[in-house]
Amino acid sequence: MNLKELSKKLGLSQTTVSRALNGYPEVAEATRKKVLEAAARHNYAPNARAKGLATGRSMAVGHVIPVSAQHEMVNPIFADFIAGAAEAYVRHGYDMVLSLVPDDGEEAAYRSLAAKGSVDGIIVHGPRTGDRRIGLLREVGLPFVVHGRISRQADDYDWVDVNNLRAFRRATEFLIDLGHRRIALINGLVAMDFAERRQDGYVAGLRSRGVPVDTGLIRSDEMTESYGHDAARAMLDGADPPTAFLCSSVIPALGVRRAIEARGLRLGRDVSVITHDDELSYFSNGDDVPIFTATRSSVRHAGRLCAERVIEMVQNPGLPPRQTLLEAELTVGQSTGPAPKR
Amino acid sequence: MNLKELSKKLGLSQTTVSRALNGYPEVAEATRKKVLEAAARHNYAPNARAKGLATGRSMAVGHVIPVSAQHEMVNPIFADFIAGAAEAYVRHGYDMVLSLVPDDGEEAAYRSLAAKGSVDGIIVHGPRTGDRRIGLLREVGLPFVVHGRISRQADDYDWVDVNNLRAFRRATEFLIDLGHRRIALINGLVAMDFAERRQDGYVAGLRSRGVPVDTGLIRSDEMTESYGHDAARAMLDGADPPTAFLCSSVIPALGVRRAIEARGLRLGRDVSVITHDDELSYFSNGDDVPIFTATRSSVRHAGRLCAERVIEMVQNPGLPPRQTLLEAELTVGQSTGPAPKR
DNA sequence: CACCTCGCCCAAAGCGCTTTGGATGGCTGC
DNA sequence: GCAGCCATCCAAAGCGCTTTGGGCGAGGTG
Repeated sequence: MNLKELSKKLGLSQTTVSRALNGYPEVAEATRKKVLEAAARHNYAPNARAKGLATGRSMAVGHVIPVSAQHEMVNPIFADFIAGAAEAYVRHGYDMVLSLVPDDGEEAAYRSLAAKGSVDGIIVHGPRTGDRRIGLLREVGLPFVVHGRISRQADDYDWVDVNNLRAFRRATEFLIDLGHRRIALINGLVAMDFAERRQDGYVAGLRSRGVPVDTGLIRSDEMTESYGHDAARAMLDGADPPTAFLCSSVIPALGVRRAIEARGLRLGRDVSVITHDDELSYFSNGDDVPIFTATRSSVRHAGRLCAERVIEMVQNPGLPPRQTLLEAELTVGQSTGPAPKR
Repeated sequence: MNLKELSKKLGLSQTTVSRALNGYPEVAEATRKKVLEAAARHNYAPNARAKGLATGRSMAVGHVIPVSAQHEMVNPIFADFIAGAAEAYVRHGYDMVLSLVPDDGEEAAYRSLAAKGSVDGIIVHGPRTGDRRIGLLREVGLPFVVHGRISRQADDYDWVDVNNLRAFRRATEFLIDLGHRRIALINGLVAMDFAERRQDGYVAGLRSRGVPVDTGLIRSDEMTESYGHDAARAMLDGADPPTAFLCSSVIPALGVRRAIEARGLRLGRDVSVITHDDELSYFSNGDDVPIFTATRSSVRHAGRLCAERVIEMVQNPGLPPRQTLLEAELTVGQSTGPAPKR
């Protein structure tokens, strides 16, 4: 069923039917009603490609997820992010198209995405330090918003980010104020911008309280459970082990906890742990009382914000860039306590 | 840059340029070379909407993920599945469009997907027992393949599934052969088809060795870490606790391990655990020697198979349905051992 | 030399929609 | 009674591509 057939069946012109369906005022209410009814009955829906061709809009936004050839992993965070974004898309009638692009083929991927016109806007995932995508995207001229941001670059593009620096600084200071001096940082991949900011926050926290930075207590890697475990175990086995851990995600935090408990230590008493908590649906941090003390910020909410923003941008071209900085809550759970005396 | 401009610049007709780009034989090689060069130089790519309108193909496949209103979670499994699927898509030049649809709006979602013509085929996720989507999809006439399948329905559609029944039966028998008699099943949501099959396998395993089924040892829920923990703890605290656990995913298995270790029991000696392992990239089950004994089957591989199959179907309409049943490997790790004497 | 074939290229129709630029006719106002 | 005015509706152009149905000249054939 297409417009032509539907309008013939109704004895109306394509123009009128199209206008009736799209809510234009120059069609009588009685006619519109008849049209809508007929459309529903024959479950007619305008062909998206044809509509897009005529309007110059594709009603879709692209999510580009970089996957590196070495460790081609898709972060589970992504599942929750798109869940949030999807809410915004369904509300505005947009589709979501996903491209996983190897990080060596990025330039080509973005250019072709723009040239093919299959999306009206883009959400950029996983910005890395020194990421060159901003310039590229501006050049191709598609509206885009970055989830996260890129340090040491002009801030003249749209992004939605958590205040990673402040969150990790506060968490660090919180631990120091509990008497901890040996605090380990179990961070994400250094190449990721958020990881850099978190480390900066961690260092700033130590500095502000006059605690020396020990680079032996800093780890960076893909944030898996086993990474958390292995890193924590190695440190706990070492000389002068940490009494507290600061983790970049709940997933490695689970591993850290495992390493702690495997040594017969008790979480929150012998060793403290603070983790950043993206409120992943499959890794809820306790129901009433949080298990981990955490810097909390919903990645699903960030997804919703990014999607809404990009839709706003395609609908009103030429909007000045806007940055959204989300503050993480520091919620106290059962995983932190005063540093053990010795 | 569009076809018209490009062809004018080349002094050729649109026809010739189009044919050159699409590899048709009736264009001289010298001409084709010139065209390709010019296209690359001006980074021209044919507009996807226009191309789709002309060819009747959208070069995209849709992934429909049901989210229930109650617990609107997106399973991390999904992240790995699409990573696999994406490989197939990029190889064949297809896009991937995602729709998260609330399970009450499914019918409308599928119908509109088909009517709008925004995808050439569909991959169905998360089939549930008694799922009515098969009939619906057949009615709307889009090629589709199901990741998983639907019990008690004619098997005349395409699916890719793991042999859940056999995997869980083998795992159960393996545990029984180690002397375990009290074996708990930490399953996914009962409504999910895979969960039903796994439970059937578990029951069949018990039956085959003459071990009575104790429904008090069976749990079903969304497969989170805390669910695994809470379920295991409750059982371990009960009278006549299990000596072994069979888990539907690595994530709750982590929770089960935590509950075990929290009680001061040792994994693989005091309590055994077997888990199904989808080989999630963020939850690798050990590097050389697996941590958990597991029934292993890569969900990423399943994603690749589903995507390849659906592409095959859109390219050759009218193919007879094909079912792919993947066998899970039973790999022995450090989490299982003989049942403790008492 | 006339005729065909074949390799190469082109003009134009058509995919299903939106939108511009009228046409038509019933009402209003004087 | 008639010009003017809305309220409704319509025909046709156009979005950027593919594809049908030729056209044209060079080389081969008898």
